[in-house]
Amino acid sequence: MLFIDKLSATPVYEQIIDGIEKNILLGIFPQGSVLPSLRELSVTLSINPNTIQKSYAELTRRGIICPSPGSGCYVSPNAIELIRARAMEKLEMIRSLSAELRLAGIPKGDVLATVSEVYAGDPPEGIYANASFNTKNGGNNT
Amino acid sequence: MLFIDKLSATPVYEQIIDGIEKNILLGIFPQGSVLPSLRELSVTLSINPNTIQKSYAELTRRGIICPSPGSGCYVSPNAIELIRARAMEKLEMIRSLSAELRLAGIPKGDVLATVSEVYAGDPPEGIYANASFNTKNGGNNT
Amino acid sequence: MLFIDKLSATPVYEQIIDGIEKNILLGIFPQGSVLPSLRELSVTLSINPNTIQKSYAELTRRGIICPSPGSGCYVSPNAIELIRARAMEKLEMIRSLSAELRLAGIPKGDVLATVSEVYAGDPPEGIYANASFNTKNGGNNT
Amino acid sequence: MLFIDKLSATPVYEQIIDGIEKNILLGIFPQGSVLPSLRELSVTLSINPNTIQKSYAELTRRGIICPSPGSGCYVSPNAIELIRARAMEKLEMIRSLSAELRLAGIPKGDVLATVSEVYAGDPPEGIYANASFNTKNGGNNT
DNA sequence: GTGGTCTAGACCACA
DNA sequence: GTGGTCTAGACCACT
Repeated sequence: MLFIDKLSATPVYEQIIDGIEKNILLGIFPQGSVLPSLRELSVTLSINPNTIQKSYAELTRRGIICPSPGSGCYVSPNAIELIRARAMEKLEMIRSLSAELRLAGIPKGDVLATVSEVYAGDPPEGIYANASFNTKNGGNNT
Repeated sequence: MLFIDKLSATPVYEQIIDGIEKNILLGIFPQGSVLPSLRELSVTLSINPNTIQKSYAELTRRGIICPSPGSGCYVSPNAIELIRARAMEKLEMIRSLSAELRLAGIPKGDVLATVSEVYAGDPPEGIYANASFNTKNGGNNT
Repeated sequence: MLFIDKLSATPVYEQIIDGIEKNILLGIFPQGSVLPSLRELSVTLSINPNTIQKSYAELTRRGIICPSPGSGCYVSPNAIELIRARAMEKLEMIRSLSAELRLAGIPKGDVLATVSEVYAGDPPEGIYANASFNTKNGGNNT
Repeated sequence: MLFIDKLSATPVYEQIIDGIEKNILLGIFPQGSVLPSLRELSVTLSINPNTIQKSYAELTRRGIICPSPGSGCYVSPNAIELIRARAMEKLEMIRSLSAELRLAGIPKGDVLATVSEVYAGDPPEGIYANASFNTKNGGNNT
């Protein structure tokens, strides 16, 4: 379910966070379900439990998961909502990147085309049936 | 000409690089012109000369400026072209951000609108008024 | 009889220990009487039986209660005496805390006043009204 | 200046925090001065730099020190005030401990005597000239 | 040289 | 078994 690239520039613990959020969005880890335990993930990904713990701690801080010591970590009931809220920050990053591209003379069409490409094709796991682009909730479950 | 936020998360030396590139694109530092000296910038921005030096070194590495020992640093004749080439990396960043936004269920329209806003100028509303393309790119050639 | 705050920083099993000791001191669980069974407490407080067991084990280790397999746990005849002996540790904690407060420049009077408040009852004001010593200590002997 | 007991139950990083705060209160690290660097302390105390870093991070969070990457960590101008503010929490700890002692039948006089002992004698480094106990700022500098 | 981050191993408290 | 903490080593970004 999670693919980690230990050689990547983005830290492992961040990849785990992203991966788990992605899985929650895809419904692989539905809201309310139990996440794999620290040690289980640690073995599966062959990563130090502490690194997993760091990821879980951050997800906890974001309110996306709620650990219950002794019984496991649960996906928060409003996890998807919270993840989506954070996504707005990424929109702002796109805004500032666009501003730089505009300044560099990259035509507007190039940027729009890039965005459209993403939304048009290559669905992450062939799950999406994106007939209409206005799907308010992409890979939402239930 | 340069605004540095020492408290920003992006390192100072990177802010300097970005700022100089922006000034070159805007024609404030035209190609072939001479840049402020290390000491001058150091005093103006009240930043450690070493930090300025690091920025200049990186710009030199990119071929955007050419230091001429004894007479200062000059903006390379093909600086804008080089900067524009690097801009493509930012397009890729937009691509991956878009993918995440799509996964989070952010509608395609929101992303396109954000990009269009930037290119239209900075109108807080009036989304998608991209009929005219008044790309105001400073020292643009080709 | 016992109030447990599962969200508290102090572990649940410790809250149980403290609570039981307090009840013994108050005479609610008199020396020689039988304590609630593991299962009973487990249900009443809706806490894992293992956790209750851990508390009982520690109280047994301290000699404060004596489990009688098959018929329950009894409050030791010298329970109060034992609890009082352990209380001296708390005096030492007060000593070290006082040392830190003194170093921080908190006046001696503030500390003495705080202690006196507690012993006087719980008067929110009227500090230092410790003329009379109505020590209301539950199951006190000697 | 700092004495660390690696075998103590209180974690090393916390001992460092306490030690530094104590030194600030004693005027050994005056407000505005530079603290020993991470590596310097690391060598002096033969403790992993990361552990020191954890202590410094917490002190930073409390606003007691302000790190300036590349030039060192400085004692905040209002460090003593902040430390003193936190000391009030310890007063509350004394309050609850006193309540337990009272319940256990420890006479009020014993507790008051303990507090008085601390304020009366054994000044940490023989610095205090505590003629009057109402010294609002115990080991305050300048 | 400075402070800060990432990953890790051993250990603990808890259910 | 669970999650969480403490200490540590290697490394990075910055001045």
